[in-house]
Amino acid sequence: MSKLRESETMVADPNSSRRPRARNARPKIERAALKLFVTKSVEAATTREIAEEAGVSEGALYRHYPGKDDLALSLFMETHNRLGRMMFDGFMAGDSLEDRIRRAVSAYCQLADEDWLLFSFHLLSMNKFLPHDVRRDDDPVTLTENLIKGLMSSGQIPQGDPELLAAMSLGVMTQAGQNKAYNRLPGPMMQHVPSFTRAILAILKQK
Amino acid sequence: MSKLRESETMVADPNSSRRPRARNARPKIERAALKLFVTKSVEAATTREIAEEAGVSEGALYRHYPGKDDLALSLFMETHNRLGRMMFDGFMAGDSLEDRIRRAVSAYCQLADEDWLLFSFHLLSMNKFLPHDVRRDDDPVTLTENLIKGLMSSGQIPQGDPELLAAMSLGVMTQAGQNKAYNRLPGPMMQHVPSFTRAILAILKQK
DNA sequence: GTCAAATTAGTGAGCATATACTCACTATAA
DNA sequence: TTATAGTGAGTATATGCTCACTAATTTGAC
Repeated sequence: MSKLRESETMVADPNSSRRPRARNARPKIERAALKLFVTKSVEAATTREIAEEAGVSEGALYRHYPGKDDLALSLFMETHNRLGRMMFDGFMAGDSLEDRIRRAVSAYCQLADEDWLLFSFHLLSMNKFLPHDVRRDDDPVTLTENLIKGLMSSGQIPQGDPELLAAMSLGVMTQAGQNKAYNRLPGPMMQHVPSFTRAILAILKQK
Repeated sequence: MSKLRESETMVADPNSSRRPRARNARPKIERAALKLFVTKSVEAATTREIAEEAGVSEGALYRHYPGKDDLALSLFMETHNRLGRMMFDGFMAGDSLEDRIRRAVSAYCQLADEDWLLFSFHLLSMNKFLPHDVRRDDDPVTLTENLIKGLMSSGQIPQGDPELLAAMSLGVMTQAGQNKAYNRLPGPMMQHVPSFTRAILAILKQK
């Protein structure tokens, strides 16, 4: 008995059906968000859904990110930068043209296989986060363009339109990635490295 | 004087600052919606914005479509079906392998240049509308796969993985389209038909 | 080591707002 | 006269985010 003072902010027994307090919420939130962002899109995924999927309260999200969009942008940019860096490093580490391309392609596929959820999120939300009309020197497309320009001026491949050649070369891999995201291309991306390499070489070498 | 009966649903002078009644709202709504869908995404574009951009009242949208999402889906599917049909017809009309590919590529680029807004909407919202795990026989990807299978069994190209080859072949064009959408590739798509054709031939013919 | 204070991290009911859609009304066309 | 197409204020609801509170962890004085 004695309901003494459930006054004012009365809460009916804090220990009853309260969620057990989560620990290390941040990575849980990130994985849950990725999953929902990929399956439903960033806009369609609600903060409540993300929290529920993560097994965490909604407020926890705001302890780590200013808001939903910042969470999404942060996850995207992390991958975007990493991808550009790894492809560039791979290219530079090679010794012949073919070896360079194979290494850049491998870096791309490795990232994809390493964390497919993160990678497919990146792939599927490019057009949301890459603002039209804006270029950065270190993004994958600009990087590829610059590498192609270098190959042209050193005479390793014929002259041509670097922007077009970069688009076609990357398209070989990105479209395969998209199709894998739609479950139209089973298995790891890595298995396609030889095909991608040959295709890109053929594109770059064509008169 | 005499404010006689501004009772109940009183509206202050219907003829004062009322929008002049629009005519032929449907196409206006469609173009406005496309514009906003491309620049802001379907989710971010509000029905109010669409109506304002179209110079039409919000209610008019619902006279022609059950809702915003239906409008978007309808615009998408129209283009999707048309694209599949035109590429298939182009391919079939050719006489040699190269001619067939060139015609299919031309069909794709022609559609893009004919109505770039509609086309880029289609390109940028693939992953929203093409449900994962579902295939249709007449969609561009499945169609391409089937054409490639045909080329293989008739011995016109070497054996290989049709799904992968279709992805790589289409990627050559789709990525170029994406880059054009980001203003990274100026000019009409048509000018790239020779490059696309050569690239795809090289991809398909590689051992 | 121990314990209290301070900091960090998680909770979830509640709020403010945005937005898809409705509907009674009206202008125009048939 | 009837049918069709357009209007826009109003509504119901969904959702991003706040905030007062609390559990857990770290710090540091002794």
